[in-house]
Amino acid sequence: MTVTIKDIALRAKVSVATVSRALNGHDNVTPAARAKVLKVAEEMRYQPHHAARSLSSRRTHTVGVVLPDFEGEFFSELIHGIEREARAQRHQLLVSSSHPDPKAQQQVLQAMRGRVDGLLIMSPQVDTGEQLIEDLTGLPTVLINSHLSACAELPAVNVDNYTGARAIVAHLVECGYRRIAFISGPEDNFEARERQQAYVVGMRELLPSVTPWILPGDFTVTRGHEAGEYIAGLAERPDAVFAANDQMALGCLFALSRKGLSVPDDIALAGFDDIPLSSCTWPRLTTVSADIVELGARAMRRLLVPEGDHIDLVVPKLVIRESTRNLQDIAPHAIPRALHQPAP
Amino acid sequence: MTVTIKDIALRAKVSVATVSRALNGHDNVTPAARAKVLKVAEEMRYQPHHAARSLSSRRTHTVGVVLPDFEGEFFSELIHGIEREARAQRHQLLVSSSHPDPKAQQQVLQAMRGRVDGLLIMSPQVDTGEQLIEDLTGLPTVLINSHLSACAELPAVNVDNYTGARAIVAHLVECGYRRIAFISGPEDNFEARERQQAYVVGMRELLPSVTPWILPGDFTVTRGHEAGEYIAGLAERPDAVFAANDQMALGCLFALSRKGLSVPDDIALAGFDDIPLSSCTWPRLTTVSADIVELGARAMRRLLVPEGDHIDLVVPKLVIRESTRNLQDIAPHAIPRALHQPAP
DNA sequence: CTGAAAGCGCTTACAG
DNA sequence: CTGAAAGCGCTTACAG
Repeated sequence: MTVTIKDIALRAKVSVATVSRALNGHDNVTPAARAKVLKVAEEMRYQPHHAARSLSSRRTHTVGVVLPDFEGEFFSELIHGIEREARAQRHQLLVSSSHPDPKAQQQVLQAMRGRVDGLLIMSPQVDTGEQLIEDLTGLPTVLINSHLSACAELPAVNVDNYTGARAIVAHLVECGYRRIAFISGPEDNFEARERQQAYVVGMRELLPSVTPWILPGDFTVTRGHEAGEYIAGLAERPDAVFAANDQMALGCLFALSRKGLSVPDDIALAGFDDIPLSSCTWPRLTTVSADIVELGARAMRRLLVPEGDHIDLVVPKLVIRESTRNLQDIAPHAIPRALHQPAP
Repeated sequence: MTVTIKDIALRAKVSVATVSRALNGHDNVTPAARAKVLKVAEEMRYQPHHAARSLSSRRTHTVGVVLPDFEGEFFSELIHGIEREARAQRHQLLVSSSHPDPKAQQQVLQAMRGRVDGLLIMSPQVDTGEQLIEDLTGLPTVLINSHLSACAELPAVNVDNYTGARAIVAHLVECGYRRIAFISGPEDNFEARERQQAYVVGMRELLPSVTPWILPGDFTVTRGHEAGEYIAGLAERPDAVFAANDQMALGCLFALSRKGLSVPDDIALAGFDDIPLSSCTWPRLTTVSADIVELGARAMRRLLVPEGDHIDLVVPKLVIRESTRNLQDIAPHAIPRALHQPAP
């Protein structure tokens, strides 16, 4: 029923070796033989069987992608970049979300053996280090935004969270904000920690008299929304909020708007990641941009054409938009909001 | 270097057949032999080679997923549901985005042969019918939200776009809106067409005196934003806008807010899909919800435990939130916005 | 319950 | 340039 190279060989009156060579574009085949084989293959609607091919050639043309999650625009963007590059290089993608449980993670990686030529792993959990590396079994691997303490010998592509977050803090301070609060990411997330540390250190250095103010978060819109509601209800609110990622910043923005607070007039807001939505909201979100699509594509490229085991540190750039503003500027919208409102 | 069942057989002093059987949990192995094999496998850190396994067993435990795109929350949700179910059934996912070009699509499907046990395909393009089915080569397939004219014999899971969109129109009319505009999806998208048709027919039936009013769109936030800007600049604006999906509705919402228009006081807004963000914005978006995660999971289940070739029509349910309101209600926010503003 | 052997569909030295 | 043959790592009737 399914046609194999043997069937083609029979019909084209050549050996399977010749069929294989012709199909794979090797040059040690006469044009006539090649043409014949190609014609027959076409006629018989031949389709190569990849499991067989990879068993004998030891190549799968497939890359395993292990992400912590598929939710949120960050991952859409990342997969998009990875996929684009994979397609360009004629590779396929075997994807998996990596459950936090180390044992589950091991299973995921194990299940990829013999199916992939290499691995792209994003594992920002703090404690995955040694465990992870144990399971890698010699497959070429590129880490993305992963906790590296124990994996320093693997090539990696990382966003420079520290520098990025620091830039946000500096920007807020330069604008004249003082009571700057931070909505944190998940506790066990390495990127969240880096961003938080940059916030704390930045505050200490740039505003030594102000105590850092950290609200718990978890990178989700919902949690950002909760934080925003909390902030709105405060008697003494922060004058600026830095959310550890854009998703939370957006949630926070919506909550503040809901409570009648204006961004940036009543409170400034900044995020991290520059997901596509952030440039469409009202107001547009000030954030830090690392080009997530390109990040994924770059990791894929490094996997396919290895260039050593160094860490690519991508420094994200500050994108100043409408959710923050310079308090020095005398502009119409700088007039306190109350003045716009009718007397009771 | 890489350890095979042969190595285990040698060390455990049994045949490869016994190793295979023990490892696969067949019951025709003595407990002693099984224990021995398992122990040795553990010691040698054996990991099965899946290409070999699937070549001989004719099963891959992998499902191919072909989506038109990875962008936007809709696809995050869908993949999430598919992945959850795949994991539960111990299957892997080979994903691909399907370029609109039929030839590229053929390549994608071809590349999956011999690597997957079945296919999950979402192909809402209008013209993919026959071409698609030609390439399927007998692999079990479940279609998701796909144009079915030529593929009626394949099992499918579809959102009932018509009923859903119709519910939105009815809701807007019941609220008392009359000048209801529609932001359409991509022209060649089958789902977009169904929603648009429901809008047109709904308008004709429920508001025969009002001419349908269609603004071009493409399902992206950006395009929704453009539509919103356009609407805001109109001398005679619609009193309600129905966007063919939530992404555009959100873009439109942000554009309207930017122009100082209030939703729903100045203009009502509704979408389609109920992506997670829609319940967080200010105002929260009235939309129609089909539980996208469950949609993906259901398609996966149907692939793994076939139940005929019928079409599962998922009727989405109306979710009334804050972006629409009943014009009859005398509520504080029903007072025209101008009254809230200070005299010039 | 166990093993020897064939076979899954392909690739690739090896001879010619 | 071409073909016969071995082999990739596994599964599975078939005998015993």
